[in-house]
Amino acid sequence: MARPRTPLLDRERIVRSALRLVDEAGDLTIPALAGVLKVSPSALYHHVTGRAEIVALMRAELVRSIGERSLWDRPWDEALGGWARAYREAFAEHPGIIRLLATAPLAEPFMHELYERAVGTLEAAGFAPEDVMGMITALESFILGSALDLVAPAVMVDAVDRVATPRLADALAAVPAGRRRADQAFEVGLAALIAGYRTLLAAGRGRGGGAGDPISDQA
Amino acid sequence: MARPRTPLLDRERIVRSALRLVDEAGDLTIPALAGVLKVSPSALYHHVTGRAEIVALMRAELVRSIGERSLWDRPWDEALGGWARAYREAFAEHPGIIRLLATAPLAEPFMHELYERAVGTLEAAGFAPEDVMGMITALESFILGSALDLVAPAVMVDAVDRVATPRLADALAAVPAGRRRADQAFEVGLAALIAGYRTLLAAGRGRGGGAGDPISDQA
DNA sequence: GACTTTTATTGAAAGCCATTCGATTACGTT
DNA sequence: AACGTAATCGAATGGCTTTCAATAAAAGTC
Repeated sequence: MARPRTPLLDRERIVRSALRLVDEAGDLTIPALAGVLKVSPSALYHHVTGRAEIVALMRAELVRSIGERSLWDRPWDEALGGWARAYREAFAEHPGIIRLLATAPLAEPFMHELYERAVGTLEAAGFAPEDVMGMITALESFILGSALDLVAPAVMVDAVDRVATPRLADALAAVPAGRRRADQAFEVGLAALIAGYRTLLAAGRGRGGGAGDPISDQA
Repeated sequence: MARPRTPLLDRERIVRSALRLVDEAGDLTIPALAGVLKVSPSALYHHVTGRAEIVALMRAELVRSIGERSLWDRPWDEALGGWARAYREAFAEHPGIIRLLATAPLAEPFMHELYERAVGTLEAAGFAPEDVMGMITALESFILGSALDLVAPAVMVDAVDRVATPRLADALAAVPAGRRRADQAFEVGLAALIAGYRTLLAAGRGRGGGAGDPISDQA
């Protein structure tokens, strides 16, 4: 009942079980995780500093899997779109994690390698250096928001008052059900964002980039 | 010490204090809230069913303030952009609330009136009815993600390895500090999204809308 | 191979949280 | 004036994270 002949825990087993737990229970608690691992809660603290670190490890695993699926040696718009889809897909595979990460106070060195590649791709494509971080951040905000949307309960069509909000009721009738609803919204937004970036690129090229706001200038 | 001569609590006072507490402490706990209101924690349960409802009330207050600042009788792109800014601005004024809402399991009738106006504006502008909910959802995802970005600690320039990720290091050097960083990313993304929607509109008009993917078709 | 140090576990306990409930007392109505 | 109702409190429950001393096995040392 004290030290086992062969260790029951290590960081990898902890993260794996934590991911599975979050997927199934939609929540991460130390007692539940310990239960899955057939271990007493306090045993975990020998391998991890606490719950926060477990969350951080899960994020690292997520980032790894995003990196694995992203391909950067292709036109910037395809590369960026592929990255965004891989990013969101990784979230979609572990829906429970989204809330966990959205609220975790995110301790540093995080997606640096992925940022590096994104920056390289965008600068090579001709975007103004002072724009690229903003573009990446904006895309990432969209992805994170879309991931949250993925786990948000859809607006129920029949919860909408046909009298007070008739146009909304109509618009909702045209919306697909379930997962496809969120997928469609994501694709619409992603296409729009990238189209907007394309506009930015075209405008920037003609004048050496930087000054003004090429996107709204085209209005 | 039992029933006071004049009531100490009501829903409004509770929400107001909760908002202030979240702004200052960045967190909402019943003991802390009770402390601010100089009341015992259990007293709150006479006016509210629990913490979840307090969060819901805070959200309602937020939605109210967004509606107050949005103007829809103007060109669709201005209206949508104004709405997005008002939305994010409301979050920015109560930064602590963002995490609370991002994770709250969102019980129904929510932004219906605002959706109604957005749908009306977009359909009047000529967007295909089957697209508008996706557009609104995508924009909202972007806004929510940007709100989270607002409270995310910035990537520290000096935490970046100049050797491993040189382009990232350069790109970060061009990024403004503090709040302006998030603001700039938000404006970049918002402008791009709306420009993308504009493209969608132009393409849809020419062919009666619906089929294909006008945004990527222009590539 | 015996002895010591290190390592992986347990169980109990502290401290925080949200929530419930019975007791207390004031208010409002009849 | 009496009764039912309303607003508060205090104590208690059960959940969570985290800490720590005790234990026993493994690993290292001579």
